[in-house]
Amino acid sequence: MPVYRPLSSLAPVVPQAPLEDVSARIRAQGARATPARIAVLRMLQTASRALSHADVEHALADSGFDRVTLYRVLDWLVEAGLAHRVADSDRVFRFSLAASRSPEHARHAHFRCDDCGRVFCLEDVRVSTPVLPAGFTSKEVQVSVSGACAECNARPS
Amino acid sequence: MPVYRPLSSLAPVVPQAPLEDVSARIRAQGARATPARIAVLRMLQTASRALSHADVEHALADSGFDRVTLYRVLDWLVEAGLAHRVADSDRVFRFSLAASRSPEHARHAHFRCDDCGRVFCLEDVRVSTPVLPAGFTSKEVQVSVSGACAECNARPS
DNA sequence: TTGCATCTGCAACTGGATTGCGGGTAACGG
DNA sequence: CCGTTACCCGCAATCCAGTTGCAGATGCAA
Repeated sequence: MPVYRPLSSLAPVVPQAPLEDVSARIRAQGARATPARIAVLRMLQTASRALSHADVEHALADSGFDRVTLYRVLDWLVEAGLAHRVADSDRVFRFSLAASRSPEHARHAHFRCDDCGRVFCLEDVRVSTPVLPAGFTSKEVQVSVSGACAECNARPS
Repeated sequence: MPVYRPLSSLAPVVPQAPLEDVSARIRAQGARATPARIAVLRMLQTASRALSHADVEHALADSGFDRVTLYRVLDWLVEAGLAHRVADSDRVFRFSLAASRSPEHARHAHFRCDDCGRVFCLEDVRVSTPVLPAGFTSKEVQVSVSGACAECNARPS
């Protein structure tokens, strides 16, 4: 079981979707546009990689949201279909924004760096559903690639 | 977060590889052929699906192996290249026998039933490595399909 | 048979995630 | 603009798969 280097801090979130749009999107799900939901959703929108609860908690530490609140917001996002959740190989859930209009059968691909532990979303990946045994029906196909990211490959160590 | 029906008990393990073969395979890795390793390896050899630690613990309850011993045996199997470990979407590790002579880049596919929570190994799946960003290198590609298994599709409920 | 490196059992611990509940607040109707 | 209320949040306790430290047992090679 490898021990990962600490995650590099997230880049400061500079350009964000207008607050009204985010709030409206939340209300469109029949839910309240609370500060926690708005903050987490905006963060996911600008993230270039799948974020763990710890990532979110750390990045929003100044906002004073409770740990549990963030768990619930992330759960809600998944339930509302706004985000995907994948259990990473380190037994940690990671969250990434769902495609705005995802097809019925969601396809998703992630890359995990064995060295730094970061998880990147792979866009543009065509995944074909494998042939299943008789009677089996598929709902979702997830592809996860592990290896070394560019940054870690470049690092001398 | 779905709640899964209890796992149906594993079918009684009837036909097994000869004990000598299993022991020899363990010693071939430069390790001791202990009762726990033999029992777990035989169990994986006859399993038609990926097993969790709980599955193994339950099935071998009569043998009196310690919980921790089973964890360590499973870890050792993975380290020795005799088994694969995947973190399931319920944050539980599942183990399946590795192909006898796996290529350098291991490819593996699993099917997870959203209803009963069981995980099946999909053989005969050709997985192509997705195109990665510049500088990224891949080591392993995992494909996991979720949906409903034949048994749960057949069940009226 | 013996030496000893390796393996096991026990108990305590870790950390991500979940739950229960009392108090707070967003959003609707007026 | 204000009251009502269903939904949401903070807090603290809890859960549970997995891990660690250590003393004692054991496979196995000499």
